[in-house]
Amino acid sequence: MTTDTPPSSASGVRPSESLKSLGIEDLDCLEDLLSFYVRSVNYALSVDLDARLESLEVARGTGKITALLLIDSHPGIRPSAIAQATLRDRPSISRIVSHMLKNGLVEKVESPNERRASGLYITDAGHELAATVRDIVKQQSKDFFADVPKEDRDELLRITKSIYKKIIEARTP
Amino acid sequence: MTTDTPPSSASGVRPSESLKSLGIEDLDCLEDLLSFYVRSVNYALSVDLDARLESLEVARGTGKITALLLIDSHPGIRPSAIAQATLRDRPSISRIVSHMLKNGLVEKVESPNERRASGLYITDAGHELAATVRDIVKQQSKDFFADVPKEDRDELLRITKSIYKKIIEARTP
DNA sequence: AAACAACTGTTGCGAATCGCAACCATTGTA
DNA sequence: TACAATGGTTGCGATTCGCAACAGTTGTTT
Repeated sequence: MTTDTPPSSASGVRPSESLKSLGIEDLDCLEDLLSFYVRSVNYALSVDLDARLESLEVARGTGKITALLLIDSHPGIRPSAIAQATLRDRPSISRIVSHMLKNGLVEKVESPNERRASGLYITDAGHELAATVRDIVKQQSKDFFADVPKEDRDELLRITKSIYKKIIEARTP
Repeated sequence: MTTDTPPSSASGVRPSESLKSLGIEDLDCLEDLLSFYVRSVNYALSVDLDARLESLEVARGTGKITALLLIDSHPGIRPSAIAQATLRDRPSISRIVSHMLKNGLVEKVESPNERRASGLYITDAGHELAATVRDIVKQQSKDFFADVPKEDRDELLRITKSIYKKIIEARTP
């Protein structure tokens, strides 16, 4: 199962020097594990992003940023729409929105037509924060992927976006 | 900020019909948010994978699967090496390994040379589980990305793997 | 030899996330 | 009027994760 010849793995790809120093000669056992790499990159990306947003009231949240930006660019959007866009359930978004309401980032307005639903609107403070977050995120993308060729970055964006849209479509019959 | 012409967005890509039905005409506000798409894909991927592993003692864990496969293919590997490969800290792996020990999936052997470190070895049950997990993961990759062109899948694997290796190298100076 | 730093693994603690189930209010329909 | 469907909220439980702290081991420095 394990290649016993350290210098070069069976796949012909030089194993990372750092991993070798860990006693891990190759990652052949994970070679097919696309999910492993996606998860790892996602993890590192999230940690890095959280660090940059640390004191900004939207840190540590996968959904908080998306909610903020969506409300900012889609005045009157409803919580359930955000839930579907972020692939989360309504309670999760409800808590995020509550948090934002408490911090004065958004406002909730119920329309006379649909009194069960609530339209969300950004406040000045929220709009300002959204702009800041947008800048940080763009900068992070630049920094984090600094060593990744631009074509690869574009490819990654294109592919993940297309997968995301497929997921959304599969979820809304 | 928001394009008001539904049929086609400024980017030339048709907005998803499903998102439109949510009142989200476009995702321009997220266009640069590579992290958003990576996170979303990661999330959907993890949920789907967890569902397939539900009753297999390695479910719900990002690190469990990797730990199992690494121990299976690298006899004698140490917990700290797994920690570095999975980008997690030692306590996290310690708990995962404890869980595996309790379930008889691995064994811990301390070498006479390095009595502070512990070498991990797979058991028969663990080896069997590893084989099962490998099959499931491969199948999942096939199913989950069924609608994604093969070139894109290969590209995604290549790019995320290269990013992963860069991260590892940056972490071990 | 003794003191010290570096490393490994473990446990405690606390924070945060997330999904499911259940609940109330509203809307539209039978 | 009764009933299903939808939207939002709260409670509960399970899980994950990181940091701090600790004990044991190894090697180096003094």
